[in-house]
Amino acid sequence: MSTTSSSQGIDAAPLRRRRADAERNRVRVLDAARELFGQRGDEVQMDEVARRAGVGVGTLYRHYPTKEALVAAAAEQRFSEIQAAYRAARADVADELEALRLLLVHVGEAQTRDRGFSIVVETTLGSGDPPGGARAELEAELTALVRQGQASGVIRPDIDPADALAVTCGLATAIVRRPAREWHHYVDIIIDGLRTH
Amino acid sequence: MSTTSSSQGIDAAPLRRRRADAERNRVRVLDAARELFGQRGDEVQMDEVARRAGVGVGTLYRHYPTKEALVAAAAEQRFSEIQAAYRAARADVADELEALRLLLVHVGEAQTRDRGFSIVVETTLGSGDPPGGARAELEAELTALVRQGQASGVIRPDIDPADALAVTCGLATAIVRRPAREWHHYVDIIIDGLRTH
DNA sequence: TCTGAAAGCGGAGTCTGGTTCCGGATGGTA
DNA sequence: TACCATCCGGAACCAGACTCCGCTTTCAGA
Repeated sequence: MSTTSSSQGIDAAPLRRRRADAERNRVRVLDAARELFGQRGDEVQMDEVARRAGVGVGTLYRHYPTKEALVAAAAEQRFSEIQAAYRAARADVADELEALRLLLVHVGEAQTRDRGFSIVVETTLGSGDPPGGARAELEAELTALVRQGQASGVIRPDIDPADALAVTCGLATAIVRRPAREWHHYVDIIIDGLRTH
Repeated sequence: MSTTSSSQGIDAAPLRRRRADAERNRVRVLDAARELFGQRGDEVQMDEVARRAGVGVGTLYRHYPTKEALVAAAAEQRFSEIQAAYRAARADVADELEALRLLLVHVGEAQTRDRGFSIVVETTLGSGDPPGGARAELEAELTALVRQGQASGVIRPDIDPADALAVTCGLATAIVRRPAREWHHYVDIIIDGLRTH
């Protein structure tokens, strides 16, 4: 888990190469943001991130236009991690519904570990995000899974893949709101609710 | 639906009777809050509520210590309305699971109608609220329903009533995040997920 | 009815935290 | 080495929740 954060994904076309010090700072900021937002979520202030990264607030804002954008960028990595873990385990799984469970469990685990990630899932999953990022990829994966599951008959036909996405946002809220509970139960409820009977 | 808001429920023991003008202002504030938070949720500012109520901000804060408290107080009424509607219809329903569906549908409807109510459900349902209010009563109702449903065998035994509460918070998020979608599907998914198979 | 003081009021001012701005420093190229 | 576009730091700005206090109103009791 190197902190490369190369100019892929979220970043638009880097028409002009960034100066070396700017790139160095961007990575520092992102690392600080990952650590702090991951631990304490939205309560962390921008000044603190800047201090931890060893830069001024201005530098934060040059790279990320708003706090929300920084939180999102810090969480982006989790989406790739989830996708990787999911792909590695998918072959061992019986059908699309179990694959979906696997995906939700990975999402849930990331949520208990990373509070910034929780915020992103809870507030922005599925709401017109830019294509190309790991987040959009994961959403596409989930959508495809629901469609395939419906085609093969294990997932109820009367829902839209977007419904599954919305329910995943809901899962996020449930986990965040009541972290002490056995959140695997929430996943069980959702998966059984999506099953054809 | 008069705006009585008598000194029941949330208010602690009113040791000393409130002055008449104070009570009048409290009701005005609550009415303004209901209207504005209901329409536009959290984006409404305290100054605007005060203006609409025809009082100063200081008066708002004398009656409700924080914005959050005012939003919650404004939403409280919805909980009683839901409870009333639910009780009126409950007799016509087959079993505890269908009763639960009824409850969730009422909650969902209130959410599409009242953005302040959504916020309250989403953020604070089940998180150690003070007993005595309509909200706590509704939670108790839901808890009892799950227990009874488990006893009679229609609701899966491996969950805790608090899980149902958490999932209801999740429902709130799903509805708020994607209001355009047919949110009855979310309820279907949850209800089928809670069923014994 | 009158009166004193407790209760309540308004809204300017405080405080917090996100965001902007700009004078000075730096990296990279000619 | 010099030039300048790019970048930097952090003080200043601003929005919006919340506080404070001098003035006003209510309402027992006389």
